[in-house]
Amino acid sequence: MRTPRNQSSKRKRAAASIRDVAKRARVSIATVSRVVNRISSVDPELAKRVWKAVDEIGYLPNTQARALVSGRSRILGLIVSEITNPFFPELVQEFENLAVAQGYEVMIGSTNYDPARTELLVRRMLQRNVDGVAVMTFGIEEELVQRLVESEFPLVFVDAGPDLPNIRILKVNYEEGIRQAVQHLAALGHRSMAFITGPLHLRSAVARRDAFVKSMKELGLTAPAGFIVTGTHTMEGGIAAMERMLALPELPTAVLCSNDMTAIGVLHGLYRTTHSVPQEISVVGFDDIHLAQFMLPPLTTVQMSCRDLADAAVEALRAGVETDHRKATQKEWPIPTRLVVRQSTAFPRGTLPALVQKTGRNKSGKNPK
Amino acid sequence: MRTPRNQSSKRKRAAASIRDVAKRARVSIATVSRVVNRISSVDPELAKRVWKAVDEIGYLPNTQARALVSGRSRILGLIVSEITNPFFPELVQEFENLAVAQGYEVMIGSTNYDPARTELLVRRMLQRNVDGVAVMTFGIEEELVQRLVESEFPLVFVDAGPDLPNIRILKVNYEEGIRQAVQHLAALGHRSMAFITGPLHLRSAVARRDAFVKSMKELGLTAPAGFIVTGTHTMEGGIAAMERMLALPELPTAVLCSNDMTAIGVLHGLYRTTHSVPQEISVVGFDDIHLAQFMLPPLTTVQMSCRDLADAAVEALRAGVETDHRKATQKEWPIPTRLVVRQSTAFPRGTLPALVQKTGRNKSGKNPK
DNA sequence: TGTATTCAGGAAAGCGCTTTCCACGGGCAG
DNA sequence: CTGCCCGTGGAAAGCGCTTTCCTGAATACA
Repeated sequence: MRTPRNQSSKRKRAAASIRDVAKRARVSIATVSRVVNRISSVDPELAKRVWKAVDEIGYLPNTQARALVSGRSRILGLIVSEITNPFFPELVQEFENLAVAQGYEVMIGSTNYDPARTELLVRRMLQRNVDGVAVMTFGIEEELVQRLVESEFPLVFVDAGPDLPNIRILKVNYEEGIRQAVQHLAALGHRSMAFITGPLHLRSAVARRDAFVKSMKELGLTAPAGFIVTGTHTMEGGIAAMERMLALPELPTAVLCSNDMTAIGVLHGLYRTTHSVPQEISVVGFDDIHLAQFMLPPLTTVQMSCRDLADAAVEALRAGVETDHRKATQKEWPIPTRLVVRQSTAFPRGTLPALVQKTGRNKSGKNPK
Repeated sequence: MRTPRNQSSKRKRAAASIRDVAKRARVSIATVSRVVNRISSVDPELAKRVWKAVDEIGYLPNTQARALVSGRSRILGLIVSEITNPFFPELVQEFENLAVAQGYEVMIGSTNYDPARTELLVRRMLQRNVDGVAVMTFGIEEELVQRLVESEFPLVFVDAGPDLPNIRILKVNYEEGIRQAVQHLAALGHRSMAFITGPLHLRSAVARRDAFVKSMKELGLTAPAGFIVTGTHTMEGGIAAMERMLALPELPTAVLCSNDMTAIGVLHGLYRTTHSVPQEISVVGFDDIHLAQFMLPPLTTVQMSCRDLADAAVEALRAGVETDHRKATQKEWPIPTRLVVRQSTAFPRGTLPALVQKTGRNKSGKNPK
C-alpha cells in the first residue's frame, strides 16, 4: 500500500480520483465533492471549472468509497427463488426499471431453493450494506429471515413475514383470481375440477391451493381425493402430476395449476397422451407470464402482475429507506389478481357436444373447413 | 461524521466492525484481518479467540471497505441484452454458479437494447471497480465498448471484439449447428427452406443468417427472395415474420429461426392459421432453451449450450483477473453448436404423402405402420 | 554467553470519498 | 469606523478495512 499508485503492481490503470479533479480545477476536494453531489453554495464559476475537469479526465466517483463514508449504498436487494422460472425475470425487469429510475442499483440473487445459497446471498447483501431488500421467493425461507430481520434493514416480504417495524408485506389476493377461475369453469359447465399445487413448503403454493378448495366449496363442489396433486412449479412437475392424474379411474374435465410453468407442463403431458385441450380437458394457469398467451392453445390463467408487485416492492422499500425511521405509514400492500380468459378453457365434453366439436383450435371459432 | 456511532442519526443499528472484534478478542485489528483472511503466521490460540469473537458478535467484513483498500472488488460483471428472453436467465444462472464457486460475486445488467441504459450500466460497473466484465449481448453495442475497453478491465466478448490484450473472445461456431440443421432438413426431403433472422444490428443474427445461406449453397440450394425474413428474436417477431411469409404466393416447407423465441412465435402463428407442424411446415429453432422441448410439438433446434458459454466466460475472465498481466495464453475460446432433433421437423408433405399422414403428433414418429 | 536470524503481531498509513468545522472576506447596520 | 452576520470554500477527520513496517521475543548458531 505504500507503493505510489503509478508504479503499483496493479494491473489496471488507476482511475481518476477526486484529488485529480481538484488539482486540475484548482479547488479543494471538498469543493469537487460539493459540485458533483449538487450541494448548493458553490460559486457557479468554480462549479463550471470543476465540471470541465471532471469531463476532461473522465472522473467517476468511486461507489465503494462513497458508500463507505456515507453509510448508504443506494443498492436495493432483490431475492428471488429461481431466475430460470420466466416469472422472475419479468419481475426482475420491472423491479430494476423502477429502482433505476429512482437512482438505485439492484443486487439480484436467486436462492435456487438452497438454504446454503440463501445464507450466502443474505450475507453478501448484509456485507454490501444494501439500503433494503425485497424477498420475493413467495415462501419465506426461515433461515434467511433471521439475519436479515435482525439487521433492521427495510425489508419487503410477500404474503407474510414477521411483524416488525422495518418490515412491509405484499399481500397477494390469491382468492380473488382463483375464485374467478373456478367460477369461470363452473359457468362453462365444469363440475369435476382438479388442482396441481406447487411445492407445499411454499406459503404461496398452499395459499393458492386453499383458495381453490375454498372457491369450490363456495359453489358446493368438492375436489375428490386424487384431484389435488402436488407439483413443483416447473414444467417437469406439471407433466409428472398430469401423468399421475391420467392414471386415475376418472378424469377431471378441468385442471387448474398453481403456476403457468406447471400449466405448460400439463399442456405438454396432455399433448403427449393425445388428449386435446380444451376439448377434452380445460387447463388454467397462474401468474400470466408473457409466454402464456403464446402457448398452444393460448393459456387461460390468473394474472398476478409483476408490475404491481415490483411497484409495491420498490415503493415500500423506498418508504422504509427514505422516510426517517419506521414510523412509516403503510405496513401491508395489497396485490390484486384476476382471471385472463384465453383458449385453454371451454365447455366440458358432453355438456354441449355439438358445440364442442366446433369450438376448437381456431381462436375465433371460425368455420373449420 | 463527527457524531459517535451509537447516537448517530442513522436508521440502522451499526454493524459490528473489525475494531469490535479486535477489542473483544484482545488483539489488534491487524491480527483480526489476518485471521479472517486466513493469512498464515497467526498463533492458533489467538486465531481461535478471534473466531470466537467473530461468531459472538456476528461480524461480517464490510465489502466496500475491503474493496476500497485492496483495489479488488471480487465482482464479475455480466451484461446481457434482455433478461426476459429465457435464454439469458439460463446463461445468468450458469455464470453465477460458476462465479460463486470461484468466490466471485456477479453483477448482472441488461441493456434492453437501450444505449442510455447500456451507458449507465457500464458506468456503474466501472464505478464499482469490477474485476472483469463479460459482455454477452451477442452483438456489441459500440458505445459500451469504448469506456469499458479503455478501462483495461479483463473483458469477454462474444463473436467479435477489439483486438486488445485485455480482451477475450468467445467464438461461437454458428455454422456447425446450422449446417447440421439444413442437412437434416435436406435429408428429410426439404428443398424449400426459409429463414427468420434476428435483428440485423446484432452481429450474431447476421452470422446465423449467413451460416444458413452458406449451408444452403453447399447443398446447391438457394432461398428465394422473401424466404429470408427479418425478425426480432421475440415471439411477437416470430408471429409477424410468419404472417409475412404466409402472404407469399408459395410457402417454404421448412422454416429455420434465428432463435427459439422466434420459433415459438412461428409455432404460434402457424397454429393460429391452422397450419400443422411438422406435417405442413417443419420448424427449427436456435439456442435450445429449456422451454424448447416442452413446446407443441417439441422443437427441433440448434443447441448453443449456456453451460459452455458460461464456462468459457468465467474461465477467460478468471484468467484475465488472476494471472498477472495480459500476457495470458488463450485469446479465443471456441463454442460449439449442434442440432437437437425433436418433433417439429418431418418429411415435407408431398414427398412421402402416405407417410406424412401418419407421422404426426406421436412423439416417437417411429415406424408408421 | 553473545550475536544473528526468524517470526508473530501491533502501530499506522491510507484506499477515495463525505461532511463537519472553521477561517476568511465582504456587506451591512450601528 | 467598528462590530457582526453570512456565505463560501479549505483543512481535516474518519468510514472499515488491508498491508507495510517495525519491534520485541524466541530460537539457532558460534
